Amino acid sequence: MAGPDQIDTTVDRTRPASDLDADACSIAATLAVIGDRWTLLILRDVFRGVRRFGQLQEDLGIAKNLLADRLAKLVERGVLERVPYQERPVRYEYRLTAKGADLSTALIALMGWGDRWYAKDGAPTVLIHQACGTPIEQSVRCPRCDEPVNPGKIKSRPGPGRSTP
Amino acid sequence: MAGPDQIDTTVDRTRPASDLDADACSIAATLAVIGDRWTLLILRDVFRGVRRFGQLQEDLGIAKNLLADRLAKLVERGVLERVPYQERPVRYEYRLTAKGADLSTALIALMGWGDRWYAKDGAPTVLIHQACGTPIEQSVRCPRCDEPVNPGKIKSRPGPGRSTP
DNA sequence: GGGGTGAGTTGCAAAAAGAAACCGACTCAC
DNA sequence: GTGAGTCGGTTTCTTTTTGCAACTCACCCC
Repeated sequence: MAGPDQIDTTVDRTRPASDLDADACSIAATLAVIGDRWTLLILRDVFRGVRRFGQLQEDLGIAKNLLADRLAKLVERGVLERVPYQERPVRYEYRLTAKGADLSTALIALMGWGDRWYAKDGAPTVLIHQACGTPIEQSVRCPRCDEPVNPGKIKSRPGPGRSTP
Repeated sequence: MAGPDQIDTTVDRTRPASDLDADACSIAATLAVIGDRWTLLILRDVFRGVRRFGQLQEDLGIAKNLLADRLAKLVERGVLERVPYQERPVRYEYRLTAKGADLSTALIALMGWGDRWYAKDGAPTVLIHQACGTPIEQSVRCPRCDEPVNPGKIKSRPGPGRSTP
């Protein structure tokens, strides 16, 4: 029986293993793109304005071969784009595409969790609304009821993209 | 200059490399706990109600030694707890602690990104508000202005937990 | 005693990560 | 136009991590 904190998915426990596949699970699909030891840290830096190879390498302490590899994959997958920021000599920087920028939600969520459970003296970094300086909040809401929904009140069900064999 | 999609952090570009450290960055702190190839998939399954060793192993296709190792670490770090679900023979299952359940925000965000960028025929799974059946929405809002804030309007600044040397 | 199940260990080969040296195009100071 | 320096990577080699298969252990049912 699902406890109060579990997302109740009793609806669909008839399906077997293949739920894992990227096709059938958007979490798996996402992790296939950003789910390794370095990629999210690279993206965090790009969000913060660190966009050049050398800066990233120094800031993260990542091996250069791995950084080169990860950046190439992120470009290939449309999360970053490699654009020249000067000619003579040509130098490139890595920018977020719209798809990359759309990961901010996830980064904010991960940061929030770290803040709540590991920042004993308060958050090391606070995200604020540029216009008014107020710390922002992330929430899960029901648009119909117009109220916040906590994890125990969420149910999942198969969506239109699910192939039902 | 930060483009419209970048979170502007020009405030604090004076600091050097060590921002990476888990102490100084809550994203790094979070990734230190859940940032490997399998952990988030394990947690996704636990959220969905898959809680036993054998079920997890079959559903994910993960090697048993890795599953044992990841579960032990998650228990050690207070994300899951191992509770007997029957005596004679004693069998255990893994449940989310409050800390683990609090990761739902992040899982929802990752799922949302996968839905938006990889689910060509629509989301494979839809999360709905249990009470009314409406699909839920996740948003970043400014509590003062009481309006949604998009990534380009977010600024970051050092918080109280930042050690400023 | 024999067979089955759940929840793991152990051992070993293959893949990925990490460190460090190397490379090539270019600039700038002299 | 030569030497030193920078940026953005490759190459090579060593160390960790994975992944797979076989094995164990406690218990249950017959």
